[in-house]
Amino acid sequence: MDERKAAILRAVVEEYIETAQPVGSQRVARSRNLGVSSATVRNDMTVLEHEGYIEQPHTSAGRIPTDLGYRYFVDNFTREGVLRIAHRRAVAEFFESAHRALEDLLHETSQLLSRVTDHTAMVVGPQADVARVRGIQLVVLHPGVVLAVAVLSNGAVEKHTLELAGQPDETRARATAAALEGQMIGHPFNDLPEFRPTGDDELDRLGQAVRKAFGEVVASRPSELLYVGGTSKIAADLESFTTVDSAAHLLELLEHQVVVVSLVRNLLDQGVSVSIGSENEIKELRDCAIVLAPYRIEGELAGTVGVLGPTRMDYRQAIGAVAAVSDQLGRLLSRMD
Amino acid sequence: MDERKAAILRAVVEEYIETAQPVGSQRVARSRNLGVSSATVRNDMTVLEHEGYIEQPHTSAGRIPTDLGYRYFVDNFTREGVLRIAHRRAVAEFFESAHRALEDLLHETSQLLSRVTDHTAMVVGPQADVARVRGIQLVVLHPGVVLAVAVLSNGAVEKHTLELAGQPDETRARATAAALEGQMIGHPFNDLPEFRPTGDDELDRLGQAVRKAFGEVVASRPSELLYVGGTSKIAADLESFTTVDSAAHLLELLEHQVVVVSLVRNLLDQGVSVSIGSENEIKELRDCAIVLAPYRIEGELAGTVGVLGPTRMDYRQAIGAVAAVSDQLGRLLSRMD
DNA sequence: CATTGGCACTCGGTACACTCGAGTGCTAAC
DNA sequence: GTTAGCACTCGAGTGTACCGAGTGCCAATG
Repeated sequence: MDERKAAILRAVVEEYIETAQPVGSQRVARSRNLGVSSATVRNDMTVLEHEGYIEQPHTSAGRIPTDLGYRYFVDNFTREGVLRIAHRRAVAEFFESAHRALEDLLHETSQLLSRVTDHTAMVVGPQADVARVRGIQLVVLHPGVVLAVAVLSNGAVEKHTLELAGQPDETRARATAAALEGQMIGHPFNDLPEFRPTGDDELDRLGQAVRKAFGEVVASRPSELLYVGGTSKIAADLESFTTVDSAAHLLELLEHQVVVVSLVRNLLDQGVSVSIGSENEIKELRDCAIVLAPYRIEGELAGTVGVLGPTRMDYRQAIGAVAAVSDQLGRLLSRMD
Repeated sequence: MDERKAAILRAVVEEYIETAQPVGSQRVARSRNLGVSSATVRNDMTVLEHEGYIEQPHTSAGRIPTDLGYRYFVDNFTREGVLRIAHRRAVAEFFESAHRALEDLLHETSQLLSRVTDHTAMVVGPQADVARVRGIQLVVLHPGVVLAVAVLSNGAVEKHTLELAGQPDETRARATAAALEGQMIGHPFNDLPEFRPTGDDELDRLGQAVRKAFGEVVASRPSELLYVGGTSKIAADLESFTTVDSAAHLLELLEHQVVVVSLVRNLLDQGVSVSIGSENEIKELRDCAIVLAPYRIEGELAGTVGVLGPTRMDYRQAIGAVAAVSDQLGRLLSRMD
């Protein structure tokens, strides 16, 4: 790839991102001072088109980037992202004044990221398997109904209601909770040891039931939780989607957490990664680009934050924002942990 | 209001709901057998227009209902809703096999209602003030960081992290929790008594901090939680909105729970209520209709379920679905409570 | 006197012709 | 290799004509 051709490609992408209009050779020749005429630009553009980086929506129109063109742009011209000062400050302030429970924090982080980038944002919570049991409590809600609560090291609380024929009373529940704590505390919640019988039949039955209930919680709940912020931004970007339907399908997709989590999971170990249009396997994302970055808690990969927007998005800003947020979130959670 | 005029109004509303096209006099005269010619229908239509029930989008077009027209239709022709058998069965099955924690249940209920009506659905959770404290636990997560957990009678768990200079140890936390339980158990969570000092200085400080933290939880969190399901349906109904922007604003509105909860709260004591277009004070809802019904737990008003769609929605189906879901949800929660 | 058939009128939607201009590809000259 | 020039393409915008659904009004009707 010629240096001048690269500059032209860059110009096409940047102008198109800014104006949403196909970019012609004149505009490129004038807006950048390449020192060449529009005719030369035209020649290079035909080559770029043959190589698959740009395309014409119609004959006699300007060029727009293809997914491959965006890819080249992202790989070569956005190595480090950018973040407007006002936004950088907003992010810093948010994480300085953050004093919330984990769920609330992640939820609000997704909203922050959405506000800063003007696109939909996603935050995947820390994997539960890092969290260890710190306390267990059994509360008798009604005769025959017991609520089992486990407090985890990351401040999360897991709970499950049990319906039991045996109608255990308050004191027995307390004793069972104590026994469970003795056996479970310090173990990761999603890999609890089996309940070791104590000899007391009724207590053992309750203990085992609770152990089983926790197992069910682990099995039923995806180990990571997804928080999506700023879905309304999809409607605002509507013009960038080919169909109105495609936007509707996208919204639908976001309602089903599972898909998105699986999408986010297979991810490079570090740094910001970008996935553009057809690079996504999921067909609802054909018009979209995703910018993702993992965050680390005390050096360990813990979760992911990301931005979802049209392929025609400001990658520099998005990458900058995602990098900043993932970094700060990791720091904060490391401090809290 | 003439009987025939009412029939014509009804025809206009029903046809318009079905086809989304302005309805002409011929179509009314033919589709219904009123026994009159299109000319007569025309005469009545001009009167209906003067009375404000219908309007012409342009001269020489058919008529479409105004908000007032929908209002008359809802008040007079949809007294009891309707629910397709398949849907009725789906609702029944859902509530029979429901065995989940409260939050999950309400969330899934909103999705159910959205699926059945093909519109966005809202569920407002039971007011927290009914819930009483059943257990309190303090867990030391790290030196200087304590997580206070309160288990409530409705199976909900409230929690708050405390950062304390005093670095209380495990045993002291346990003692404080016991003291708190002694004082708080049985009291409604959002109206806890002040912490009565026990004489032990350090314990009292921790106890008071926890009491204060719980107070903050009550203050910060709206006492009811809102669950919104099927926001993607808004995009599907996009043609019914005047602007694309208006749909975007609507999505944005739904992201801010507070507004919607306040909207849902001031509500008649019982039965399904419908609020149409300009009847809503909130300007984002100018194009929307809302169908709401409260549900009761053991006879007590507890929360609300509702459907949000374009004014051009199938009110009969929506009313039927909302009525069925609110009824069943109330029953289930009464059983669980 | 309510109802109806008839009729002139309105106006959105579609089809068609035309122009304008941005943008292209190609070629010949520098 | 670069550039100026030129013919060509085609989308977008504009003006005209026409069709047809729908209306309002009026005179005729039972």
